[in-house]
Amino acid sequence: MSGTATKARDRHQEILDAAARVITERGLAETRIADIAERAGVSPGLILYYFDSKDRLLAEALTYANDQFYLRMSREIRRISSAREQLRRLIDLSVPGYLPEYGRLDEWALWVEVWVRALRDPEMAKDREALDQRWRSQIAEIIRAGQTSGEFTSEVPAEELALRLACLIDGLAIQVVMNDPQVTPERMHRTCMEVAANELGFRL
Amino acid sequence: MSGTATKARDRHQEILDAAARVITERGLAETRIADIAERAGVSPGLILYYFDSKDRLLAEALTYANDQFYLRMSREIRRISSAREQLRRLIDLSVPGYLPEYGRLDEWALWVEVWVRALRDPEMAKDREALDQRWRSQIAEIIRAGQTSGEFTSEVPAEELALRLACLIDGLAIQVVMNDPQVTPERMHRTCMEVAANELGFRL
DNA sequence: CCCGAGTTTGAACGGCGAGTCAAGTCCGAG
DNA sequence: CTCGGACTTGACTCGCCGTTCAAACTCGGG
Repeated sequence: MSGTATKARDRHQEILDAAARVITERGLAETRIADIAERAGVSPGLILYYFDSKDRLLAEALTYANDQFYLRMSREIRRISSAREQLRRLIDLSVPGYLPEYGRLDEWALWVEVWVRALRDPEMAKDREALDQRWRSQIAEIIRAGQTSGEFTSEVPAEELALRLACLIDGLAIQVVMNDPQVTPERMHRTCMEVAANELGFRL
Repeated sequence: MSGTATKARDRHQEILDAAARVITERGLAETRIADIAERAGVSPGLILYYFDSKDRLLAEALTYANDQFYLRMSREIRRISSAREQLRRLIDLSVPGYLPEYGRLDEWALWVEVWVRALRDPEMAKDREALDQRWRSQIAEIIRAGQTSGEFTSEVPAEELALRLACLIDGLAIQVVMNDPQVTPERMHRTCMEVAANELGFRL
């Protein structure tokens, strides 16, 4: 019984995982069920045995992958005590291709796909909003922690600072993930750190 | 002779225009040739008489529309003398849905489509880079003008400030165009103005 | 008035890929 | 061992467009 459930859950995740990978490589529009099946090492029919439709699968895969990314980041940051170091780590992880070991799933490419889809799909829009909400809250929390510990100083409310930082990161990450030669990962990193230092009143 | 050329050019633009509109409404992925034809008031066959393929047409339509937007903004800003007012106007125009009269083509929705496509299509990537380059230069120029006129003060180079502002605007505009309840057009506008005032050393 | 090049039409074609299904295979329970 | 339900397969169907094309239309010049 639990054997069955476990196996089924694995398949489910395996397929979501395969889907996320294929989407990252080929883009949402060019992703075929056959591609996902091949990547997962199963037959095309099985994909539709576990998911009602290609569309639902793709939507689930997008939120799933972004969820994973958020959880990984969240876990890592919780281990750090200094708010300044937490913020630095958050920025490290946000710059596409900055940390060599994390080069795998290009989360930002998936984000762009989420945005496109969220423009028309209310379901996706809801998920996106929740995801972004968490992302900003994560940043806000770090800022608040730094404010109480005295590491950061600012008259601007933490929520507003978090919004500024989150959006700056978003905007810069787009340029980086697009391979804009003017916005290298290093430059994005430096810019984020400088703005943070400036807004939060600490020296680099 | 010029009659023919004029007519052909008109059709060309008419179709690009129709395409841009349909893409804005339905999204790149859901845009069919038949939709564009209907919107342009011609038969589907004619679309492929003027464009080699659907794909090329869509790519052209995206850059065409963004080009138009940039040119409109650029023209408007050139008429303003004060750098501070130029910057305010640039921000006004950048906030989706802030100015009621400009509510029509939601340029930012098209931008997201550009990004998705640029991730895989080198042609589109090149266009995107050029477009973004101009966008940042526009901002940088305003900043430099304000610095020489004494309206702005900052030790940070204009190019770097322009990057920060451009990316902040991008990131915020995404939230706004996604209808995030936490990021209203008004809030985006306020945030942009505050950051600009802060970074450029002027009072609101 | 008529010819022909440039336009415009819409019906027809063809390929592609999502979703279906009937037939297996696997595996645990009895 | 055997039965049955869950799981898996891959060939098939079916509808949807992108694209093609032959026929019609327009209109300016001769």
